[in-house]
Amino acid sequence: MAKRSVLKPTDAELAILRILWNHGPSTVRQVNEIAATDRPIGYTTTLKLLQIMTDKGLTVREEMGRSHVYATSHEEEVMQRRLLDDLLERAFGGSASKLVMQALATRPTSTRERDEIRRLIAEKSNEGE
Amino acid sequence: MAKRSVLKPTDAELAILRILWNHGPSTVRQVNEIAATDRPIGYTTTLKLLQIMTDKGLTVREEMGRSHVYATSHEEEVMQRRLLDDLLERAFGGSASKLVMQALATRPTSTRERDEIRRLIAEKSNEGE
DNA sequence: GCCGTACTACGAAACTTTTCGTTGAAACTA
DNA sequence: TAGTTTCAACGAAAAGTTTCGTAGTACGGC
Repeated sequence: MAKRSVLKPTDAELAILRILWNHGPSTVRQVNEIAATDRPIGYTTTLKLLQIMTDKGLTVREEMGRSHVYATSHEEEVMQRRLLDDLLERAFGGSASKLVMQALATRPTSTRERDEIRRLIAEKSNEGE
Repeated sequence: MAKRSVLKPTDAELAILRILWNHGPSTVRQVNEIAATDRPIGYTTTLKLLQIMTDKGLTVREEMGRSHVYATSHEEEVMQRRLLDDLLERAFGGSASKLVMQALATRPTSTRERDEIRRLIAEKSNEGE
C-alpha cells in the first residue's frame, strides 16, 4: 500500500501517539496499560494498532530482546501542525485568525498563556515586516 | 439510534456543511453541483449524505414543492468551536496556547489578523480578572 | 527436555463511513 | 394521456476502522 501523501491518524491511532509522545518509546504492554486507564482496551487491540501504525509509517519499531519497542516517527509538533492545518482547511476555509479567535474564545486561557501568545505575535510582527 | 452527546461530522459531512454555510439553504442538486467542482461525486451520494445528516441532526429539511431544501442546524461558529475543542483534547492535551501558537506558526498571518487577535486577547484579559 | 509465561502474528468479525444503482413517484411536455 | 425528465427513498456494495480470538514462538524455571 502506498503512503498517503498526507498521513492522518485515526482517533484510536492518535490516542496511542499521544501516549508515545508523553512517555517516550514503549513496549506494547506499557502502551496498553496506559491506554487501559482511559477506556477498556485489550492487549491485542493495542498491538494490532501499533502494527497498523508501523505499516502506515506513523510509528517505528525496534526489537529489543523478545519484545518490541515502539516510538513515534514524527515529532509531536509536526503531527499537531498537520492536524491543525487539516482542520483549518476543512472547517475554517483556511482562515487562521478565525481559528485562533475561536480557540481563544472557547477556553479560559490563563494569564500566562495569554502572555505567551502575545509574545509570539510580537515576534511574528517583527520577523514579518 | 440515539443522538451522540457530541455530534461530530465526518469528513464528507463537513464538506457539505461548508457548502451550506457558504451558500445558504440549498437543494440536493445545488449542493451536489458545488461539491462536484471539488471532486467527482454522484447525485445520489450527496442525497444520501444529506439524509443521513438530517437523521443525525446536522441539517434540517424543508419540502419546497417537489424538491427538498436543506439547511444547517448549527451556526458555523458553533460547529467550528466543537471541532476545535475536539482536536484540542485529542491532539493538544487541552493546551489552547500550544494550539494557538501552532496555528500562528503555520500560517502567515496578516498584520490585520494579528491586530484582531491582539485585541481579542486584550478583551479577555479585561473580562477575566 | 518439558511446561508455563510473555510475547507477536494472523485473520476475521463488528462496526462505521462512503458510494451509488435501482426504483417509483411527481411534474412537465407535446 | 403517453413519454420524458427530475426528484427522493431504499438498500446494499465497497472501503476503512476498531476490536479481539486463536495460534504460534521464544524464553525461563524445573
